[in-house]
Amino acid sequence: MESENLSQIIPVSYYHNTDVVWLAQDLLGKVLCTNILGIETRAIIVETEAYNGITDKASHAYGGKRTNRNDAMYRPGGIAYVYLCYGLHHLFNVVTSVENDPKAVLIRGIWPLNQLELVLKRRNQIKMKANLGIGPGKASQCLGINQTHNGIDLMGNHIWLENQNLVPATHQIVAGPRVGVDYAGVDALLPYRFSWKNYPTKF
DNA sequence: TCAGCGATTAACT
DNA sequence: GTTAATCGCTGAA
Repeated sequence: MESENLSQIIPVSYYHNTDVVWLAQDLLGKVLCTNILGIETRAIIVETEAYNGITDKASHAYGGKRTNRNDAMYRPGGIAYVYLCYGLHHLFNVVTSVENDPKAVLIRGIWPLNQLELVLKRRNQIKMKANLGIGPGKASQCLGINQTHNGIDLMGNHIWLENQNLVPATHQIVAGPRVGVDYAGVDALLPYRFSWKNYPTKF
C-alpha cells in the first residue's frame, strides 16, 4: 500500500471535470501549493466559488465573450486564471472543464500550513489571525500569487494542488450565494459559493 | 482614445 | 456601517 504517501499531486484529469459546481465543493480541503523563488508555501482551501461557463452572468466569460483577459478560461482545465481586481488584488482561479468551455473556481479562502513567517510578511501582518487568508485577494497574497501566474500549468513547478486527504465532513460544508455579484441578477442567487466551517487550524 | 467600473480590502467612525 | 485606495480591462466613440 502507498498509504505512507499522504500528499499526492492532483492529476490534470481532475480538472477536466465539466461539473464546476461539484469541483468547487470538492476543492475544499485540497492543498494549494506555490513555489515562489524556491520557497514552497502550502495552504488548505477553505472557501471557493464556481463560475459556471457562458450562461453564468457573474462570469467573465458570460455570453461566450472571449477577451485578452479571460483567455485562460477557454483553455483546457488545469491552469491558473489570475487577474487584477480593483487595481490591487490578484484573484486566483482554477480553470476547469475542457477547451472552449470557460469554467473556473475562484479560491476565496485558505489556511496556511507552513512558512507562516513568510505568509505574514506577504500580508503585511505581524500576528496570526483567523481571517488571514479569508478573502480572494488575501488568499492569493498569502501564497505569493500574482498576475505573472496567469495561464500557467497547475502541473508545473510554480503552482499545483495536492490531496492530503483532508476532507470536510458533509455537515461542515456550507453552500450559499456568491458575494459581490449583485449585478448578475438571478445568477447571483445560485448557491455556487462553498465554505468549510470549523476547518482544522492545527496539524 | 478614454470614461467608467469591478469576482476587494483595510482603516476609519 | 462607511469609505478611500487604485489600475487594468472593457466597450463605446
